[in-house]
Amino acid sequence: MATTIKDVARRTGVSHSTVSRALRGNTLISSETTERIRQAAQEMGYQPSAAARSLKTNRTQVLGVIVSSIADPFFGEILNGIEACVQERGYSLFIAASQHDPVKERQIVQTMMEQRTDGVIICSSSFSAEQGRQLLSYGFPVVAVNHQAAENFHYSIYHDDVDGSRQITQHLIALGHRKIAYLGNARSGRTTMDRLSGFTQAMQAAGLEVRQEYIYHVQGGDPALGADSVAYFQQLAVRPTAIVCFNDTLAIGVLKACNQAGIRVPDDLSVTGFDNITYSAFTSPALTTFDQPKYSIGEEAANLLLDLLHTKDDGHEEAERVKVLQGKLLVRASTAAPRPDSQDIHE
Amino acid sequence: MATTIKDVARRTGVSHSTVSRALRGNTLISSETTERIRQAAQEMGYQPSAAARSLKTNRTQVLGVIVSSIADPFFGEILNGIEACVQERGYSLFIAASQHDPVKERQIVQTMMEQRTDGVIICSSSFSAEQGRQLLSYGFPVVAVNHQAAENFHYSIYHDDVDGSRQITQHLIALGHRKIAYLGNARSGRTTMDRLSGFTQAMQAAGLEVRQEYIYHVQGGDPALGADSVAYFQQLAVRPTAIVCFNDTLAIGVLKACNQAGIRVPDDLSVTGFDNITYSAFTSPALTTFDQPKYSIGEEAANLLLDLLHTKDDGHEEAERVKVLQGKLLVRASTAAPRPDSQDIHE
DNA sequence: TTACCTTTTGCACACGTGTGCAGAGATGCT
DNA sequence: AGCATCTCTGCACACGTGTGCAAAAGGTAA
Repeated sequence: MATTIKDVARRTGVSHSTVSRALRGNTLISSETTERIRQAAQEMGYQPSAAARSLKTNRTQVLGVIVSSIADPFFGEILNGIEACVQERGYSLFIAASQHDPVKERQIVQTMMEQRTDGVIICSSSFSAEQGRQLLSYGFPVVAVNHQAAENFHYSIYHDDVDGSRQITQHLIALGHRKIAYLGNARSGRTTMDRLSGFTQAMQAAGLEVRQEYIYHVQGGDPALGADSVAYFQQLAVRPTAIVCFNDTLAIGVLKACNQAGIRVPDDLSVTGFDNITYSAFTSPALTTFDQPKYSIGEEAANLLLDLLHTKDDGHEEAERVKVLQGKLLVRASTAAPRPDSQDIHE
Repeated sequence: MATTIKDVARRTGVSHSTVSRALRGNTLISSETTERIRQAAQEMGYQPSAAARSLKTNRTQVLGVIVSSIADPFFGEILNGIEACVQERGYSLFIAASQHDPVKERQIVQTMMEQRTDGVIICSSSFSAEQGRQLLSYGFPVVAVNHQAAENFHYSIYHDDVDGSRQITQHLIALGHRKIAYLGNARSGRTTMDRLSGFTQAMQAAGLEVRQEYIYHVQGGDPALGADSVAYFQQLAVRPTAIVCFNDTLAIGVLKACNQAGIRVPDDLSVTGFDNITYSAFTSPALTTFDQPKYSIGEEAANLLLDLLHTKDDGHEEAERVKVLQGKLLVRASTAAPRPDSQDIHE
């Protein structure tokens, strides 16, 4: 059994309330007593019980974070941003992975409720809107990150995917590409639609046609699915000279398949990614991508949530807050001008 | 304020103790009352408070996990294994990243203690032995995963790094390589030493010389550091024909640098990784590596810890338990026979 | 009816911490 | 001395849940 506040009280010959006040720095207690108690607590290795404290104060100093997968380096970097921020402000994290599984999502929400997390950050873009409402209805402050059902959450942090995708596409157009394809991830809802939207906008602004068969969606974001998609694009009568991939992991798969199929990147085909995960800089050729400020997104989300918690006590200002962060185009080696002899389309 | 057990009691016209028993499935309560209470609790959206419960029961149903970095896909897969296992058995995870930072390590240990985590899994191989002892001295059941200071922990899960590295090296020797270098990560202590040891054993068993300058250590596991190391090996008077890298991330960096320097892999140089992270299959060429069963390691660690928690109550059997898991050699495309014209060494 | 047993429920306390309030002691002022 | 004021500490209760024990309710037998 761990040493309690009462053990410290007994040892120092005071009441447990005095110990409580002394350790919390209450000025009511004389500085000599405070020092004596601090000393004893230190020696006895006393650690306050978070459970007892939060039972009394109704605050846990813990934030819940829901991601779809812990192993995904994309979420990893967001988590790093969140953690750095909350730790600095004295909070800890309760992390759960939903794995796109509705059953797990229910369990996670229940666990968060039982743990009485002070707030929740939802990083899983596909996290069920119903479960999100569940959390809100229980009074949890919730901050959504890149969530597809934007309308459900008052507080959220987004990356400007439309703009990013537009910039990526414009870059390819500027290089001279006209037959550009989009490879999406059907599972990521709003995110893939936004990126498709930016793609379409850039194409139309340049007066270029968006061919039906150049829009292709796969059921996930694994490199393996990206690799598979190359076969699809290759069997088209008129092949694209560039592929805008939904994210880096898909692009990595595309690069791999091209390499195996003897398609030279960027000579025969330009490929772009999105997100700028660590490994995108180490592919061959290095991936041209859009740097989504993952770490900052994590920080902003955590800051927003913590601010929310601290203002809530004062007056309850229900101002809706949505922050959109801008990323940066990163031109590396997987994009180049199309070959001059590449067959062109005029109709 | 969340609804409490007393609210449910008031609503159903019974005492809070009856509600507590009914919801816990105590057979003392008649089945009709139990059903009526269950119904009401459901309707009112009652969720028991984990804090109050654990204050009373002295169990939190939460396990702490300490990793060095959340963003590292290697730990991500271990975490997946741990999570799948504990969730099935009704536990949740409290995850913290030490980032190789002693200050953070202290904070993490303190947080775990305050949270009264039922047990702790240390995945960070470099986690300070002193902090580990701290946890043990407070009575925490601790399971160490691939920890460098094996002697400090009674309960641990290890991957057989010596054997893995031996197999990797034997594979290269079988291909005809004789000038083989080892690229280590100085920060990972025991792990890098074990892999170096396996390397040395294989070399000596084949009667091959281990040249001093072929053993090179960098200060971390980033791809960038792997890339930097290529310059070192290139300036050697007698260059190696193969490099055994400490892990996949370093190897990915090496591949990248080779690509940029015009060194063809595997024609001019064979490169091997270790761990088999997802991206190692998607490099060009695909990386020959050693598949460490990360998911299983996570599962085994979680199972060991949970078993520990459940037997501890009965009789306290202090049997030391160490489990060593075997991996599997994965030959892909980054290794091949050395070029016949490659200068040989005879002395 | 009383006595006794079984089933079901409530009382009361405990877990470890925080805090309003009262009270003890010290000090200063008239 | 008497009183007010200030500083410091302890009492007692609360947070939400679990549980030993007593007791109420209901049933059966004499």
